[in-house]
Amino acid sequence: MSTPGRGLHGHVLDTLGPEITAGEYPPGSVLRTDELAQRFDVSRSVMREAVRVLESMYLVESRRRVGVTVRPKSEWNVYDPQVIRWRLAGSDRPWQLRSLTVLRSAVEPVAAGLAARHATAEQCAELTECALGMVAHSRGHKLEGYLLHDVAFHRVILEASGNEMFARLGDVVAEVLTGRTQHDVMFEDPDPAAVTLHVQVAEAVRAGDSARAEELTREITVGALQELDILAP
Amino acid sequence: MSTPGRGLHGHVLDTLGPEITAGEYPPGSVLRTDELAQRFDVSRSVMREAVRVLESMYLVESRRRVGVTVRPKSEWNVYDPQVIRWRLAGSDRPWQLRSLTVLRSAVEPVAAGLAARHATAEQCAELTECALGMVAHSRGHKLEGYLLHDVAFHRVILEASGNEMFARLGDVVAEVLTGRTQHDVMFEDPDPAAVTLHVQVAEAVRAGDSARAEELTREITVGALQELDILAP
DNA sequence: GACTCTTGAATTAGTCGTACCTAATGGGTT
DNA sequence: AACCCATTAGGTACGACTAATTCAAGAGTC
Repeated sequence: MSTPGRGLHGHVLDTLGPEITAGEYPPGSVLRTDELAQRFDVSRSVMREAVRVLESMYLVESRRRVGVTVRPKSEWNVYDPQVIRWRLAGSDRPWQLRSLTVLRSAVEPVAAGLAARHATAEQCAELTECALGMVAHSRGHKLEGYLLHDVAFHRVILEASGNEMFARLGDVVAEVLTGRTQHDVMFEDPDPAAVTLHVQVAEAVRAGDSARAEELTREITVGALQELDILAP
Repeated sequence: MSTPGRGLHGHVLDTLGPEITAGEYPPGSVLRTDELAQRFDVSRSVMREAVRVLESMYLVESRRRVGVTVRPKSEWNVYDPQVIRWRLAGSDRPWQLRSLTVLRSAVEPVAAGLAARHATAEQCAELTECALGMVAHSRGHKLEGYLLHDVAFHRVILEASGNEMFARLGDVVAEVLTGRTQHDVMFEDPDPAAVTLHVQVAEAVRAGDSARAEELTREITVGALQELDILAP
C-alpha cells in the first residue's frame, strides 16, 4: 500500500519524514542540505529531490542563504497520504486518529446519502456482500476478517458517492479502521449494534433511501466518536 | 498565496502540472525525462526534481526503462492545494467546483458545530466582525469587499473547529468562494437570506449553541449546492 | 511447426561528483 | 542610518557511470 524506499530519495524520506512530522524539529529549525546528504550518505542531487518532496508537502521551505526551514504544523498538507501514514506511525497518533475520525463523522454520512442516489447495481451488491461478511465475522474473535469487510464496506460507500473528493478518503478510512483494530480499542468482538447498522445502511442504499442511509451512517460515526471519548452532547 | 515559479523546477511545474491535470496526457501515457528537459530547456537535474514533485502528488509514476507514466485520475491526490489550483484553472473547472462544494456541504456544518463549542472569545469577535462586514457589503455591487469577509468568515469557522483537518480546508473554501464570485454566478448582489444566515451562525457560535450553528451552516451550504444545480430532493 | 524458456542487447531512469551561478544575509564601512 | 561587499548555502548544469527492466532473438522442447 505504501511507497517504500523507492530509490535512495525514498529511503531518505522514510527516515526524515517521520522525524519532521513527529515534531522532532521545532518550526523554524534549519536543516542544511549538505549536512543531510552527509548524514544519509547520499549525493546532494538525491537529497535535493527528497527536499523537493518535503517542500511539496508543505513540511519545509527551502530558501537561499538560509537552508531548509521546517514549517509550522498548521501549514502541513495533512491530507497527503504519506504525511498521514507518517503521523499515524508517530507519537501523536492518538491525536491524529481523533482528527481523522471527526473528519469521517462529517464526510461519511453525506457520502452514504449520495451513494443511495448514485450507486450502481454492482456497487449495491458489493455493499451487501461486505455487510454480510461483517455479520459472519462478528463473533468468535474473527477480528481480522471483520476488519477486511468493514474497510471494504466504507470504501464502496465513499466510491459510490460519485464524488472524487470523498472517494479519495477511502485510504484514510482504511488506515483509521485498521489502526483502531490493531493498536487501540477492540480487543473483543465488535459492537453488535454497529454490525446491524452496516447491514441497514446497505439496505437503505439499495433502496435508494438517501435520508435513511445518511442518518444510519451518522449513527455509525457517532459510535466511532464515542469509542474515542469524543462526546457530542 | 500560491507558490509561483519557485526556481526553474517551479516554472516547469507551472506548465506541466496544468497539462497533466487537464487530462492532456491520457492515463498510461509515457513522458521521457530527457525529452521534457529539452522541451523546457532545463537540465536533467531540474527536470528530475519536478518529476519527484509530480510523483508525490500521485500524478505520475517513474519507472526504469519505461519512463514517467501518467497515473489515472482516480489516483491523484486531489487534496493537494496545488493540484486543486491547477484543476480549477483548467477545463474541468465546473466539475471540480461541484466536488469541492459537496465536500464543503459535508464538512462546514460539522465544523460550525464544533466551533460553537471550541471557539475562543477572540474568534467569536472575529466571526461577528466578518458577518457584519458581509452585511455592510451586501448591497451596491461591493462584491469584492463582500467576498473578502465571506472567505474570512468560513476560514475562522474552520479554524475555530479545533480540528486540523478542517482547518486546512480554509484555502480550499477560499478558492471555491473566490472562483464562484469571479467567474461563474453572482453578477448581482448576494442573496440576502445567505447574509442573514451568516450573521445567525456567528451568533449561534457565540452563544455556544452547537446544534443551531450546525443547522444554520447546513442551510448555507445547501444554498451553495443549489447555486450549482446540485439538488437534494 | 508451434510453443515455451533462456539469454542478452538496448533503453531509460537512478546516482554521483564537480564546477559554477545566484541571491539573501550580516557585518563592516562611510 | 544608509550603503557596500564578502560570505554562505541553495540553484543549476553537465558528464560519466550504474542498474533495472523490457523486448526480441534464438535455443530447446513437445
